[in-house]
This record gives sequence, structure tokens and C-alpha cells, in this order.
Amino acid sequence: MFDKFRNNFPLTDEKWNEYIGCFNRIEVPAKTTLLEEGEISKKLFVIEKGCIRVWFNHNGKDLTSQFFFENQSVSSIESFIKKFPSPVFIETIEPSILWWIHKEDVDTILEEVKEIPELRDRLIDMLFQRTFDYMKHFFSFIKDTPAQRYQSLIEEKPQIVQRVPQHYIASYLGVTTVHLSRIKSKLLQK
Amino acid sequence: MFDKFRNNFPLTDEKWNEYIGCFNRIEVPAKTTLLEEGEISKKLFVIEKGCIRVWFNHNGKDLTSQFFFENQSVSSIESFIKKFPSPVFIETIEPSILWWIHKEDVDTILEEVKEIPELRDRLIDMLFQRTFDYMKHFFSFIKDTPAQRYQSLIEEKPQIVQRVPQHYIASYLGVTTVHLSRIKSKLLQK
DNA sequence: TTCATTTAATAACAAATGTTATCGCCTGCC
DNA sequence: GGCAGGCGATAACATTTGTTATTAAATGAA
Repeated sequence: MFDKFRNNFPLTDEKWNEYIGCFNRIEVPAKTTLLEEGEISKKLFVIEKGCIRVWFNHNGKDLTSQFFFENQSVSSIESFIKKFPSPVFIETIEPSILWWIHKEDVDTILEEVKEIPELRDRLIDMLFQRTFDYMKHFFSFIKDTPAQRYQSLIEEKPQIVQRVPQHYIASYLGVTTVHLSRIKSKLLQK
Repeated sequence: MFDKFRNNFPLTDEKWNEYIGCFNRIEVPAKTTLLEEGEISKKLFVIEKGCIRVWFNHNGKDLTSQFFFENQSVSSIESFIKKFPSPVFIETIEPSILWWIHKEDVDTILEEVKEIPELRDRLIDMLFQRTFDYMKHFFSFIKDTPAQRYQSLIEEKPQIVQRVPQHYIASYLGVTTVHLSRIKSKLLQK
């Protein structure tokens, strides 16, 4: 699972193996809850196979805010980093193969790895990237119609459209399932 | 301007004065453009007095994405950090007193300051905070109606409602000026 | 397989929001 | 003080989106 990343990291083999050894492999069915709302997140997940969504409950409605696929890492970032109760649920969509690591191990690794400027810069870069992604998604809510957001989704994140049930996509785009259905049928007419 | 922050930073007086000396004070009227779309941002601004908005043009519409007030720092973050052409304009709303610093000076300071773990951690913390703010604002677009978003704005960021012209607030909330007017008059009826 | 459950499409109607136009009030400027 | 232009309220109408209900298709479990 992790071998393909090996040459991206300027570490001794010894250190590398020590870090990799902290990860645990699990296989879980679809609709498995990995983190409950209110819980303090103690695990970071990496997806080997499958797909995960982050969602929250608002007045009884199930609202999805993010999707994750193979090779992405997933956590409730506020909860994991700041030890706040998680505002969100994390749940598998498909049967999945995951690797998880304890927060304590992540902290230890980060503490050691900070001394390596290349890695430190890459971590800061990842943080920025996450922020930019949020900004981009957020902008689309100010400037685009739901139909345009769906069109962008098809173009930019086809995995979501192909692998995720439609009612999750609807709330992700900020519309009802009925309206997403209408958007799709209008697209087909053209 | 910066004296009130002095005791927050574990630096020698000499270093502190060197860093503060990099800032330049300017006074500008309302509606002054500080950064054009497409330009690469080379300045970071700190607001001593006044108020600033970040906006972009979408199909001829003026869409505001952020507001900033006293003691906040402002830049087109993607452009300033990554040297991309800025996707946004930055403009004063009120006549303002600003302090600006060159990107090169920021880079130099950051390079030196990274060696101080307290500061480094605080910088990373600020990055996270920015991300959390975006996430929160973004969530409100999925879960709340425009009327609810306006209500939250009154409660959580009263400065915006008090000091910013209404047509800027409208696009910030993702509605037309006409609809924001309706929202306000409905609130008064209750 | 069969049956129950989940998921998606559609229709009819209701509510929210956008568009265009008009009016009045300020504010800054001469 | 008077005037022009910017700003905000409101009305009438158009369009978009939500709600509820129904049906059909797909999926999963026994």
C-alpha cells in the first residue's frame, strides 16, 4: 500500500519502516461509521480501496460535505488536530480497505519530521491546498447555479458522479434529490 | 500600531524593531483598489483603521467573498503565497489607514522565525484557523437559508452589517440586493 | 429465486428567489 | 442650497427550487 510513496520521502529505510509499522489495515463493509458526531477523533484513515463520505445531521437532514477515494487520507480535521468533539460523521459508501493510524503516532512522527525542512514545507503546502480546495468549492456556491455546479462536478470530479449514490451528491451540491433529478434530465435533453 | 502585539512575540527588541521597520504606513480613500485581478500579489496589508473587501467579477457581476476590519491582515492568499495571478480584487470600503509589507520581507522574516517553535506553531495554527473559517462559512451555504445566514451575520459579525453597504453584503450571502431587502423587512415585521 | 428496502424519476403544487422597473432618500460635490 | 449619482425599498412578474406523493427500477438479504 505505501511502497508507491516510498521515494517521495527523504527518510532512512529504518525510519520509514518504523512509521509504516504504525498503520493498521482493516476491511469494512459499506455504510460503516468510522467516526461519530460528538466523538473526539483519534484515528486518521488512508483509503486503499473504496470510498468515504463526511456528513452531518442538520434538523434531521443528512448533509454530505465531502467525498474521499483511493489514496486520500480522511479525518475530521478540527477534531483530529484540535481535539474538539467532531461536528461530522465519517462513513464508508462502498465496502472499503483502509489503513488507520493513532493520533499519538501521528504526533510523534510529525514532531520528528518537522526537523526535515522538505517535509515541513510539504506539510504546510498540504494545509494550504486543503484551504484552497475549500475556497474553490465555496466560490462555486456564490457564483454558480446548482446546474452549473453539477456540470463542474462531472468535469472535475467524475469519480463522485460515477461512484456515489445520487442523494448524497444532491446535498453536497446544496439541492434536493428531486431537483438534482431535474438537473440531470435537462442535461440529457440538450 | 504594532506595540500592542509586542509582548505576544518571543523576539529580542532588536529583531522586533527590524521586523516592524519593514512595514509602510499609507492612508487611502474609500474605493481604492489595493490589488487587481490577474496581478501577482506582492504586498500584505494590515488594517489600522478602515475596512476592506475582497471581490471578484463573474459574468459582469460584482461578487464579494470576504470582509476585513481593524487589526486584520489581508492579501490574496493564493497569489501572495504561490505567486499565482490573483483571482480577486482587493478594495477599501471606507477611507483607511493601512500598513503594508513586501512579500520578500515576509519571506525573510518567516525563514528566520521558523526556528522558533512557538512562532512556527502559531503560524500553522493561523493557517488552520483560516481553513476552519472557510469551512464554517461554506457549511452555512449547504445548511442554511439566506435569511438564516443573514441572521447569523448580525449575531456573529455585527461589524459587517453596521459598516458595509448592503449590496456588498447581498453577494456575500449569495443573494440579490432585492432579496436581501426582503429578508430585512421580514425580520422587522416579527 | 422472492421479498423488502433503497434509490431514482416524475408530476403537481407551494414557496423561495431572481429580474426589471420605479421611487425616494441620502451623500458628496460645486 | 441645489444637483447628480449612489443606495436601498418596494412592487409585479418570471424563474428556480422545494415539498409531497406516486411509481418504477435496482439492490440486497433470506
